[in-house]
Amino acid sequence: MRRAGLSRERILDAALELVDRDGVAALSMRRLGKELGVEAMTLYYYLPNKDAVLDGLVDRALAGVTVRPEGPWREWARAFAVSFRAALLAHPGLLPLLATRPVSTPGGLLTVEIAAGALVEEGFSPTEALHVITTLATFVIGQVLAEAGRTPGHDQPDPEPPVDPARHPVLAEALAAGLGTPGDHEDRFVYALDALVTGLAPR
Amino acid sequence: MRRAGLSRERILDAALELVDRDGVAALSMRRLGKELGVEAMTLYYYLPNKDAVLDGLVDRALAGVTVRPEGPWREWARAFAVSFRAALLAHPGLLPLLATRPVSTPGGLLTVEIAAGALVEEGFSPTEALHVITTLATFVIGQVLAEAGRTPGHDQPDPEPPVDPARHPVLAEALAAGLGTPGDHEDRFVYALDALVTGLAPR
DNA sequence: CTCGCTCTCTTACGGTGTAAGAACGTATCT
DNA sequence: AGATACGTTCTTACACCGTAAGAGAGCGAG
Repeated sequence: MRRAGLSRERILDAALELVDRDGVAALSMRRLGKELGVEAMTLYYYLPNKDAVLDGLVDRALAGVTVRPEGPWREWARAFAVSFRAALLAHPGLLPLLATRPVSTPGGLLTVEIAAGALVEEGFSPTEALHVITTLATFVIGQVLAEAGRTPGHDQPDPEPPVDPARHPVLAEALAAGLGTPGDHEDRFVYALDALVTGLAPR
Repeated sequence: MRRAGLSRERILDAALELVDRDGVAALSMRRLGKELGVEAMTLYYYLPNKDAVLDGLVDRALAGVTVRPEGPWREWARAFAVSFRAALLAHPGLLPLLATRPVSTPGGLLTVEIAAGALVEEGFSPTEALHVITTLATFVIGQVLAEAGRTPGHDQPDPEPPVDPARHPVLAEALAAGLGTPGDHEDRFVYALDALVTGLAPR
């Protein structure tokens, strides 16, 4: 019964690696234990339950997302959205989790407070400021869901849904023009982000 | 061994009711069978597997969402977003599913094609048109996720995350002003939707 | 009556999260 | 050195999950 040198951090490391590799559906306590050379129940010494593992992963994925409110607000707001998107795309397997868990970590709240404070100085009311932030965050989540979408296991590369050019001419033409390619996702994101940020303003 | 008078439709009815009541996490084949007075395996006569049940539910939830491209495009686009949001809010328990499954039903594709065609006549390129549609759809999904959010079981009413007014003055003020109330969600939605639609334009 | 078809059930397998508590390895104290 | 305590890991067990395989019940048609 060798000591395995475990810790919450090491467990989350392995869990993140597992999720990145095989998707969130493949994350089970037994499987995670095996990855660490340990029985499933051992993990419960470090984490109260599986939800705590998932929460830890979400936390970790969002850890690097911050906001630096300097200069014109539209600019740093855009920068925030871009870095948020990058963080989400770094671990697509976590998306289903990220999308359905509200922001409630201390770090997340702090980021929100900082951004909201800066927006208030730009003339937004506190309520409006939070609307802007929530809008930006959910906008990014929605975009990335469409981009990396699919379901948990990021499996099927592309079963090519039957897009019949006769039935769907516009759709077919756009697909032929490269819709759905990586560069296209980037394009759409900045296109839509510009549109959104341009439209946002204090009232 | 009485005939239970089942059908794919009746099963989906029961499944939707179950999900609306107890959340998607509570939907299991055995449980669904019990709801219909039948053993779990019986359901497999009508549906090939559980995923088919989930797909059926998503289909059903989105069945009523259509687009009527008449008049100024910004107006019918807004109307589409509003009706899409209403459809999502009608079955919040399905949100985790709706968010992670791409639109691939025949009806969904047709709606997309119609809207894209109308946008092309407004001067958008086919690619741009699909960008607009995807952006609108994901925007709505993101907004509703934030609105009805939480996790599967729509359980805990509000554990009140510790918003310390000293640490988060702006956040606290906005909360005091009614942030998070139903009316507020509506406000934010139209606020953000206006901003987005205003910013969208052919290039 | 019997065949055949439609529908439902039984049984079984390998998976899941996790509660309870036993057993091991090591450090410390006498 | 031996005993004790503690931190860590494992074993066992339970209730649940999705579903493969096939047996059986009920019914209408020949």
